[in-house]
Amino acid sequence: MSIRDQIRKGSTTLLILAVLSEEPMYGYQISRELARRSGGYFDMKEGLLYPLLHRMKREGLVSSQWQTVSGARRRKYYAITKAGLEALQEQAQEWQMFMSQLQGVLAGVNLS
Amino acid sequence: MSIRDQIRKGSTTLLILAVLSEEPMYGYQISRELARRSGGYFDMKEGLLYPLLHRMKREGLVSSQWQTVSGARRRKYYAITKAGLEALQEQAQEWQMFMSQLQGVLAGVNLS
DNA sequence: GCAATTACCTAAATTAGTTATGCCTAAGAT
DNA sequence: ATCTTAGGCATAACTAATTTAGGTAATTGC
Repeated sequence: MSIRDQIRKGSTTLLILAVLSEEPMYGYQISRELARRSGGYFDMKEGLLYPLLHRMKREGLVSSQWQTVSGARRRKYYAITKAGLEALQEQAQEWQMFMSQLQGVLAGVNLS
Repeated sequence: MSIRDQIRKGSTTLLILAVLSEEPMYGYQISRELARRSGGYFDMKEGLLYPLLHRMKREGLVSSQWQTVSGARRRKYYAITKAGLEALQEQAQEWQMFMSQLQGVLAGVNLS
């Protein structure tokens, strides 16, 4: 696994909650939106995205609702819940804390 | 696993390289130093630290050397190598990139 | 019609990290 | 003297996130 992949670990729930906090989206849309906003940096694999959305629903962070578009095609829209918004705030804060601690340790390093 | 633990994943190699870039240290010292610098935020478990140091040595990022102190007591000192310094720079840059992308996605979020 | 894209899903393998344990030495307290 | 605490290294077993690699099916554009 690349360093890049390794670093991204643990940020997935936060990222999903972040985009859903603006508007409900379906799975495929979420992955596209994250890629778009990060210039392709975040490309969440489906094998991670869908199971995670299911878990988040079980945990009450999101709700879901099937919607039919153009004929027989279906999309499952996910919306953030109140608990999800709280989790978003909590996780965003945790990330801020982590990043500041990391900067602290790196501060002494000479990156010439 | 807590969110906090989850977030820290992937930062371990960078943290070790960071402290070793200043001076050679032995395992126990590394974990203490990281905890000290982060006010206890980073507490690297031995079950992670030692195997990781071994792997980093295999990969040529660090070198090691036994040293005897006061009688029969031994410490294994690790020193960063040239390749380790390069990896440190690369990983630090990756982290900067990641953090800026994350901030980018979070930027639109209303964290009231 | 057919290829590319959209859209959902899951099982198996990989890998980082935790937990638990073991072995040994040094120093200080009872 | 012996007990405890801290220092110091190490590994085995487990947990959980993520990737890899598949599968199904509908829509759009050529």
